[in-house]
Amino acid sequence: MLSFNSSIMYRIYKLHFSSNGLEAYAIFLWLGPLFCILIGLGFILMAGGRVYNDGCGNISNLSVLIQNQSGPCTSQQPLDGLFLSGSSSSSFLGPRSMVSFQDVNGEKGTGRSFFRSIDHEENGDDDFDEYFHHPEKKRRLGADQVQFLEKSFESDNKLEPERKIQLAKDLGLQPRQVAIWFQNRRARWKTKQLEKDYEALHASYDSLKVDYENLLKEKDKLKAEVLVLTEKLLPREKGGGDIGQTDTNNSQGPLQKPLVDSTSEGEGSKLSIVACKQEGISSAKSDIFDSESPHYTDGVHSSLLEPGDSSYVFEPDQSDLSQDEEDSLSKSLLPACIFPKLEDGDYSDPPETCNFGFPVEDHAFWSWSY
DNA sequence: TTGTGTTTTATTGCCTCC
DNA sequence: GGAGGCAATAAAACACAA
Repeated sequence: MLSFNSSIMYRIYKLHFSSNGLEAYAIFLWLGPLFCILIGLGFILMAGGRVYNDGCGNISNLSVLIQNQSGPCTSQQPLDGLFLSGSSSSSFLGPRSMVSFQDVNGEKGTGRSFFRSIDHEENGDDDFDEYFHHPEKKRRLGADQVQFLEKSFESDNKLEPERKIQLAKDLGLQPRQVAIWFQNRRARWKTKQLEKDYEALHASYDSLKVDYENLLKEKDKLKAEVLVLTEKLLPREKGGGDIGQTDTNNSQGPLQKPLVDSTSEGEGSKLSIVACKQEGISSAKSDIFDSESPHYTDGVHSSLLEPGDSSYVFEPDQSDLSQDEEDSLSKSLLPACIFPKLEDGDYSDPPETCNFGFPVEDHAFWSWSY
């Protein structure tokens, strides 16, 4: 489509239209079919023909002719007649309002555009230029008009036909201009909304990321504790039943204290692991470690990584420990007595004897809850 | 003054709804 | 099928640094 680039057109116009009408006519042809249809046809019929018929290559004669013909009106009016019928309304200015509604508000542009720069020149070339270019002008709405539209948009961003007509009347715009403004305004609003949503999501992501990193650190810390405890428990299992003496010699810290205590209590609590086996609840292991269960309850994970949680359904972190590590942990930490299950299917409180020698008081860490 | 980036106005083509 | 909305885009208007 023909692009009405102002600088190029101005150069061409200055170059050719200041010489003679023939070259001007050639330029008309060069400008292509759209120009011929929209501008050239009407222009030549109404005014341009006089120039050429009179043999007046000077375009200023054209405006003089039109002004003389049209009386004391502005030079815009003939084109109004071309592009608009019945534009006599005081507020609705038709094409004129479209191309120069800033004049309505008495505003004057501060830009340095080609059209503005020559609007107030007084030579004949620019008189022609007004006819030549005004339909192509695109001027911005005045501040008052924008403010009015903004308020209307705030009340409702959809535009009913009646409201559109009313706004157009009030603002001296074409209804289509109002519709376009609302359409573009909705697009801008949507863009802003997307930006806000993105920022909110980004903030949420950052927050979750911090939480996740903290959880990772916590997990590593707990994992290290598990390894330390595992290393302490392994020789105990290998050493047989004399756990109490071993712990008495090697234990340090609060977890080992109950072992010492249990040792001192005598036979009943000395060999808690063996006691578990004797209770005949080893079958519970197969119930708990059901490979088909989506949320298997790993005694190691649940009790160590979820301290104090009495209602866990722990999601196994497959990537955390390798299968070998988990197996070794299960074997070392989970003797046959873990997770006893009653006949009726209800889980009972963990037997105090099934605590690897740790007392019930350590539930905060060894949480045998179901 | 000029080049360049941004904003605003307007068009086009497609889609949906009545 | 016409009206209206929307996304993509063009182009004019504008702001601003060099």
